[in-house]
Amino acid sequence: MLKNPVVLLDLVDRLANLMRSEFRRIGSEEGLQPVHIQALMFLEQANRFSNTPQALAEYLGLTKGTVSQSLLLLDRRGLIERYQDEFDKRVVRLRLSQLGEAFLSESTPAALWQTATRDISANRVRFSVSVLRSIVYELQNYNGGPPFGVCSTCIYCQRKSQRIHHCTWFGERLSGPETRKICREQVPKTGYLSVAE
Amino acid sequence: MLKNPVVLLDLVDRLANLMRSEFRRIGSEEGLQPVHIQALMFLEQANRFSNTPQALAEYLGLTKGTVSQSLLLLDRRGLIERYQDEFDKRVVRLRLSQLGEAFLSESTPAALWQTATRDISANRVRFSVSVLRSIVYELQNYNGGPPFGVCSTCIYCQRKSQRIHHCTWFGERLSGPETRKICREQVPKTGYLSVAE
DNA sequence: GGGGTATGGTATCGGTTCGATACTAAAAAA
DNA sequence: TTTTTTAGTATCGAACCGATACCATACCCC
Repeated sequence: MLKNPVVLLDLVDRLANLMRSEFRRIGSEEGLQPVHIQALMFLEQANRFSNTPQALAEYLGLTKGTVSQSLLLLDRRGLIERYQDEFDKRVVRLRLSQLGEAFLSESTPAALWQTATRDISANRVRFSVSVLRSIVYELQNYNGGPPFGVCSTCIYCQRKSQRIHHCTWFGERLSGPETRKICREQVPKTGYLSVAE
Repeated sequence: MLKNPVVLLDLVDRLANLMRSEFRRIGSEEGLQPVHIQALMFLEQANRFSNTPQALAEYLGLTKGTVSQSLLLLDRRGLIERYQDEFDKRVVRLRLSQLGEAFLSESTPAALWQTATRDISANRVRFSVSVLRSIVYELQNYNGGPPFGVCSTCIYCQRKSQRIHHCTWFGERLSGPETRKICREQVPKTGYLSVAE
């Protein structure tokens, strides 16, 4: 038997290449590159602690200088908005503009992926997610970068009541929808790293 | 619950980005780009029906012109060898040179991945492989490109005896090791697309 | 056969990405 | 206050990458 972990790496690479082609196809209509699509998708999902150029750079595995250029382009096209952080004036906050949101909802970069996965049971998807998530966690352990996981599966995320959550890392209240976004400081609960087989 | 297929896409993208950074790190010592590492890894695994520039282009999701340039560079560096096909003189065959093999075995681009996955059980890896494989298969169905799977899991691969296999697509004999390589014409057996849960 | 078409590969061009470096401004530390 | 660290930007050059054009070989059809 071929060493399975390498096969898995191969599949991940290939899936990424296929989606990269898809993103290129989608972006070409607007003159956007695959990396721009990825950036927009990240901003769609990043929570309010993670919507900065630095976080995006770490997420994409690129240097901040490189990402800065891409953001400049997205800003010129009116797809994102940049504004200064309220407390730390060095920090730039990013969000999708109306145009950016409209672009994403019209071009739906994940549509092909949705189609390709529609016949896979929720259980199988969930299982694979847990496996890949643990690999991401390990990889970034050796890499030094932040893990970027969903807020609600984080050890710092505590449920206070039906609708109120609390992040003990940032010490701030979170709404329900917020806990479903991606956070750069996320540390996954062990239950989400090793799901029973 | 956040829509899980999209989470899966996110993880795949992120894993690919992490490995891309790793490939960049590894390649920088030799002045190679991530795409060159990917090409070398592909050539290490491609079987004798799939070791052409065209196949590599489809595998990477790039145009043949683009890939031709990368191959030129790898050839100049002495990492690969190019030779004419015996029967179809338009076709160029590719293989790793001794130097190329040495480079891969020394730099071991997959080492980090191996480390990150060492604590994941073979069963969980196998399960995830089957899920991702079916997504690749679906994606390329809509994309038109070849699927690129492992020969031994192909409907055209028939076992004749202990050591002899036969490909009913190309109509040629295959050795045991050959059936563990990657083929562009692979059509997965259904058993490898939907594994029981 | 022979002419048209399809296919695999290369060459060249220009636009874009990307890392490296240097720089500014703000925050944190000493 | 001075020094150091951190977030972000600007600039430059190398490389990727797609588009187009082109060549050689193979295939098809009359």
